[in-house]
Amino acid sequence: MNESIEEPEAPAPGSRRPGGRTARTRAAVRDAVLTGLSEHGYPALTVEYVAEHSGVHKTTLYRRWGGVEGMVADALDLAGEDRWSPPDTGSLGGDLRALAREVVDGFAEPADAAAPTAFVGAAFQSPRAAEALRSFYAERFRRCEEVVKRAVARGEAPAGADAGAVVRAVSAPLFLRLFVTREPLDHRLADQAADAAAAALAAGVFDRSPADAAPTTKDRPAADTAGAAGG
Amino acid sequence: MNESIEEPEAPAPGSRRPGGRTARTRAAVRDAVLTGLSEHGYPALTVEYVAEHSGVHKTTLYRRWGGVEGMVADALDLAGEDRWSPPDTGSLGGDLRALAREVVDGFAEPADAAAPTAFVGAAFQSPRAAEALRSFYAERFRRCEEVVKRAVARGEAPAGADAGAVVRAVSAPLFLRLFVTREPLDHRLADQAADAAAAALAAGVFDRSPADAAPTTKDRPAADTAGAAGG
DNA sequence: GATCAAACGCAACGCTTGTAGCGTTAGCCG
DNA sequence: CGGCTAACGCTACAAGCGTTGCGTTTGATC
Repeated sequence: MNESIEEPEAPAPGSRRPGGRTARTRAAVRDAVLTGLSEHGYPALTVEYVAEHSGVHKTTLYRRWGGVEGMVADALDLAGEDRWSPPDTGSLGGDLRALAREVVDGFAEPADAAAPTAFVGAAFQSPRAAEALRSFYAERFRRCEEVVKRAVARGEAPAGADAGAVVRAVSAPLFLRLFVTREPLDHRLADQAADAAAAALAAGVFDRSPADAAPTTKDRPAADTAGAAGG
Repeated sequence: MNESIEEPEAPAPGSRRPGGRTARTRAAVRDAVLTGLSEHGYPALTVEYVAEHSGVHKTTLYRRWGGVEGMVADALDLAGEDRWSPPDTGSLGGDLRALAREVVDGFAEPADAAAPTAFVGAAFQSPRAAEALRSFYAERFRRCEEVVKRAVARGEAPAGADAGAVVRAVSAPLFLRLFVTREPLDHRLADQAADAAAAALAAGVFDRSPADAAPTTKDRPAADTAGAAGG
């Protein structure tokens, strides 16, 4: 029947018709998805809702995106193509705190939190959305590593520090409360998360010096000699 | 036939008939839900699947649980009624590491990870499941605080430490990778998370001394004097 | 600007999901 | 042991979801 072998489902930016109606359709769908998520939440985001609010026919939505999860994943791909860059306050502590507060502020208003929350939730239902989310955060954390690299250049952090582990440590307690334990957030928790990561970094917990490939996962010489017993 | 009553269990919420068929029905549904989650995953867990595999009629499932999310939430409630208690290795560092490794091991096999992952995912779709998840982790972390309290009693940790923040800091990076960034886990990351929390605790980041109610969320005297600049 | 193929719109259909009415079963109690 | 009623099973149905076939529009190419 259809010999469209090249791409399984998602024409996306590599389509044979880069400009014109196809691009307009994609943008209209993306806007409708984000609007729907913000106003009604993910469970209420149905294909027919997007069809009605985007002016794109239901059939087209199923053909190009396969369903709601695909449209959410596509919107997530577009969201990752922004020009965001981490803050630069001049000090590691300030940068990490600003980073953490940016997360908290981004989820403060329910309307703002709906779309990002939906992205995370969609990943539980669709492998396509899961892959988009993984890719999004990999890029996002990669940009954040700049903060740690600057600190290393200033001598604020040890040279062998795992920058990715540091920035993940900062946001992890916030995401835990947002998506798992569902506890409220505030700036105090943001600062606490940033300070905790900074303290662990200073204590050498994030050093990947002895064995980068981590051959012995069972027991390390324990970096907590500088941590637990330090106080 | 099968009156394998393992334990009296809790009566169905709001039920006026604590024992008998109602309890059996609930147990059968719970088993079918867990089996379905482990074998086919959450997206494939439909009401009719549970009806077929539990022997309970579809109408009853909708009446008592309202849908899939309700059944998952109910299974989560039952899962929280176990007798789990945190490990006791004799030292704070050992306890936190054991705690972290327990999380990693619990999600190592896909079949074991399916149900807990589904619990988290269901919370994105149903307020009922979200509340059940919140309650589950509140109780779980409450038990974990014992680890920190023992450490305080031994003099390993400052007396004013926020035990809840510590145990959340331990598991947060692991849950981040499991549910958000979807990166692989290993024991090295578990130890790293435990050591980071221990280091931050030793540095005084988790002290809730000056103002417990956190009146000034904008700027604190900064506990990072011992953290970021401490090295 | 004529041609061709990709992408889209349209209407209709089958399937699954969720609900309602009603009869039946089973736990509880006198 | 016999009545009472909550809880469950059954059938049927309405609504929404996802798919299909075909005609139309649009953008690229010569």
